[in-house]
Amino acid sequence: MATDRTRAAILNAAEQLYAERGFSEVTLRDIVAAAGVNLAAVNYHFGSKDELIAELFVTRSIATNRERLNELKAVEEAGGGRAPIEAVIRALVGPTLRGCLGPDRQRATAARFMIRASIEAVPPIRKIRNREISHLRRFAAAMQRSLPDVPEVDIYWGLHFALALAHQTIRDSERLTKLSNGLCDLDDVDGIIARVVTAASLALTTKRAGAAAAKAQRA
Amino acid sequence: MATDRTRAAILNAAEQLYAERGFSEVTLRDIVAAAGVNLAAVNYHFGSKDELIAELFVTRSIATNRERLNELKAVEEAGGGRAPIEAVIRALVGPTLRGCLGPDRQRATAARFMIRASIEAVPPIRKIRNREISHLRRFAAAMQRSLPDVPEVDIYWGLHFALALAHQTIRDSERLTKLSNGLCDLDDVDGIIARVVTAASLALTTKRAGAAAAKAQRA
DNA sequence: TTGCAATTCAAACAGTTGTATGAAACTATT
DNA sequence: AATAGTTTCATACAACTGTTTGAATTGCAA
Repeated sequence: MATDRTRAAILNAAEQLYAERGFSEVTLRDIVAAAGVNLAAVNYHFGSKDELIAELFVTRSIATNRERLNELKAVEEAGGGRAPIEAVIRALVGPTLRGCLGPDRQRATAARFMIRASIEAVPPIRKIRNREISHLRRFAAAMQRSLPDVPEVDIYWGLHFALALAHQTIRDSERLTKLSNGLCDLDDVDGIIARVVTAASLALTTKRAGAAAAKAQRA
Repeated sequence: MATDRTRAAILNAAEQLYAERGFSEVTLRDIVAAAGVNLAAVNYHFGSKDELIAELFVTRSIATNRERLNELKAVEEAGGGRAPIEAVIRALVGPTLRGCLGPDRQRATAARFMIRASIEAVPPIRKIRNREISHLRRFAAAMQRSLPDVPEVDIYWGLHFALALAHQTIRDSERLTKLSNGLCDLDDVDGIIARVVTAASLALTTKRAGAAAAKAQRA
């Protein structure tokens, strides 16, 4: 059907443009020009610009979450219901990092679109994003299973830190390259994932010493 | 002079609105309404909307950098030219974290404006932001002095991670609160700084073990 | 007070945005 | 081949954007 071709062309063009420039910098006319369709097509097929963004976000959100949960399930089953904390964190940050920094262009567009969505918080997305909380809770639970002795509050901080490292690395990769004069290799995806996972795990497992140091610092 | 009062009112209103809603969501009419001045005042006093943003950014950028460097200088002098890595990192992330999460409302506005600026990368700011690279290099150098045995590339990653943790904690504080059901106390600024500093320092000082683990993970 | 510059103001400008319309083109069933 | 339903298209629309204009007002020096 010609209908689906137009829809798909719009979705592709919109996702790519949004991923590249951000939501506020892309107009409907940019999208339809890139997609090679008529201006009215967006409203005809999606109702409005916001609904287009929402559909894009929901689709990608589901895909990312499934990818993460599959990886989590795999490592937990391999460990008899309890995976090493490094594996849990890798399941959390791996898909996004691989997506954004890896060689697969289509995957990169999708992943970068999600990064934009988490940054710009445009109205149509803000309403839906609460769903992600419950998704993250499943990872918090898995992390707690990995580290039964770590207090719950530290689990949340660890989860937050892991996402922070992954996220910001994608967003600021350009600055890191400049700052380090190219010393930090942003193409070594596995190396980056390893760095993020290690740093986040360390913050969690060295927590007792860390908490003590924290108290000392406060004094 | 009445002139300066109008200028100041515009700057205040603009900074606050930008900090709250982001650049793309605030119009000149919003700003002049909040400032209680005429629409044409912005163009009269600043030339254009972009120049207003640029002036705001430059002013705040200078203030933040000075605050950081003062703290760095203090701890390095106290240690005879070489400060503990925790102190260096605290000088880097402390001012912004204290500014954004602390009780001082005016400071919070300023700090949050800078966060927005680092996120949205609107054209007038993008041109100026390169200056920050050289500022960060001074911290990289200080960190290298603190940890002479750590390879340069790891220093950059550590610096990047420290900023990532601080930054994202400010940006995503709402989600962290929701996710943890309020367990993570975002009002405990010193505690948060301690967590960020500890996590970033750990990633740097445990690097040799970390690098080994990273290689193992890749296999 | 008078005169001049600086500042404020209401109004309008040109450009862009998302959306709506109605005619045209197409598709598929009869 | 004729018709009904779907999809495309050029075009127009109203709302909003940053900016400009020229007259009114203000503040201050002579």
